[in-house]
Amino acid sequence: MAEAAAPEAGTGEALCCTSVIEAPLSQAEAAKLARVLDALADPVRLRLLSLVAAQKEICSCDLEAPLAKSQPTVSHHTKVLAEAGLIVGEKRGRWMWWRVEPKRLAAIRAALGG
Amino acid sequence: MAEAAAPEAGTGEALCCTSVIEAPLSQAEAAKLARVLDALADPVRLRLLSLVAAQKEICSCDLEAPLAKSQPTVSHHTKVLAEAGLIVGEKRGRWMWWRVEPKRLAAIRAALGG
DNA sequence: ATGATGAATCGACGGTGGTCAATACGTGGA
DNA sequence: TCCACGTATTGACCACCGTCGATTCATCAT
Repeated sequence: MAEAAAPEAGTGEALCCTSVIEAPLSQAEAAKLARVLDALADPVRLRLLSLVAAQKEICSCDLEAPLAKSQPTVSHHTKVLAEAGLIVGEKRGRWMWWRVEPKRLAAIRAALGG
Repeated sequence: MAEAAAPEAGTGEALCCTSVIEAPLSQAEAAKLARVLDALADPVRLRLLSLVAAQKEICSCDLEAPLAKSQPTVSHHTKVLAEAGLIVGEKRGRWMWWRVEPKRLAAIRAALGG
């Protein structure tokens, strides 16, 4: 099967009705928000995200060195971020190019009371 | 030893120099941000935080029922959130009262590009 | 003092996540 | 067609986390 790294939900949708500080979250809202935050709550993934954002587009092979991680590990982290809708990838030839999804980050900020 | 639930850093400080989407994060910045996000990346803690925020002040004993968790589990989660600087607690008599630290949430939003 | 109540800690269990070596998959060039 | 290269997946290992029962600690009332 090839479910790959498709984000489970649209990246433009709100993560919860209002925000965490405005009203008690339902279990479903909390679960959804927690999943996205979990993707961010890792130092390697945060640095990966910042590297992608810094160049607007970057190849997977150019992430191994700055992150000091093996190729499988980088692939794992890009997949996690992609499934969370924080980055999107496009395969061109043999290379995988990544870019950030600013709307997703904005949705997280909004859920956090932005 | 009694280090208890004291936040490891001031709750008013920025979590990283600029934001994740502006420049590559250093390992230290990424680690610091990841620690705070990790405190948030749990559905029970997100709901706990929203419950505290909804009432401006709430007793630990009034969290067990809505969260449907045991007293030790609630105590564990409040400690994690407090160490992350997201909530602050004050013991009055036999009861522990919690309130949110809005500045901390704002710092996270800023680190996420707010 | 003694007992009652609320909270924190301890110990243990099961589940999950980060990591890498090895391998499989896809694409493009010779 | 065959090989080289970049990527994705598998399997395994180790560490960490969420949870709860049992216990301990702290505070107040009697």
